[in-house]
Amino acid sequence: MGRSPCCEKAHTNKGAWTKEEDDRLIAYIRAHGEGCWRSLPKAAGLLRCGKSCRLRWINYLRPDLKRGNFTEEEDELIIKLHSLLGNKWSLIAGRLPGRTDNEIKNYWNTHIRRKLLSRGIDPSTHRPLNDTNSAQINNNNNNQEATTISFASSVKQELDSNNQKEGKRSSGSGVVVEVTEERCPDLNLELTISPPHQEAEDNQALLMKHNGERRSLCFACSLGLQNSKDCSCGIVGSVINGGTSSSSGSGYDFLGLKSAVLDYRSLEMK
DNA sequence: AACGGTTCCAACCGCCCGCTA
DNA sequence: ATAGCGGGCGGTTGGAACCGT
Repeated sequence: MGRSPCCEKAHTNKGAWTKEEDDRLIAYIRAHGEGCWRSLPKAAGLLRCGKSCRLRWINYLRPDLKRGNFTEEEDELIIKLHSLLGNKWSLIAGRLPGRTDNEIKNYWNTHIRRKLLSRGIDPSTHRPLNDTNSAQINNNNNNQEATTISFASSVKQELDSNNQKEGKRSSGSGVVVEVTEERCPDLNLELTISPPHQEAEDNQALLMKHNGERRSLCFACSLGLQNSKDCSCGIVGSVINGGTSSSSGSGYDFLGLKSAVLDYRSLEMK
């Protein structure tokens, strides 16, 4: 079908934003909130395309943005999430508070790609550059990974089932769960279910129930990497894997799969 | 200081998807 | 069922900043 242009190109500014334009955009959004980007430029007195305003706000002006260098932990998380999700930058950004999809995309292309190449890893497949035995390598996974893979398969079946019921496509913006089975077995699949703050609250409640006291989660656990080597608190994984919520058999209700329809779109935080 | 090559990232572009009439 | 619209996404680009000679 034909499409009208998103804005009147002839009368819009392009290129770098001026301080005055930034101020106008910030003032307008503070007063009226986000949304209706097409009409925003006119209402705010900006000679900009609505899309351009949205990008400027989301990628640069938003007050909750975290500026500055990426930490080593963020690096590793991005690599793990990329191995799971591929170039779904918005989904990856959803797991990194204060980071934007554009920022992560740029960082990936400029730093992490090179970092992985220097490690001898193909950035697109996350496998060794000269790897010809990945299947064999996968067969050597430990028991924990096997459990996770089994669980991932369960999730995938559930998703497929739901998608079939609803007549939905299994690709497109949806997360491809089977990738997890092969590439990133230690990444908590809960990341596909709920927003981070909710997850953190749930984990905290779980800890309090288990220990009878309030304890803080380490950075890795707060990001859903309970099985990661980066986990410094070392308690959530033990609770989840050995306690109230087994990841095998019928015990994966901690993800809400028994009681709720899984919704890929809940990944999208923005 | 001047120059050329490289890196980095803000911004743009075109396409896709969901919603609505 | 279909067309149109608005919003969002991933890929790409242009130019500023940086670096080495």
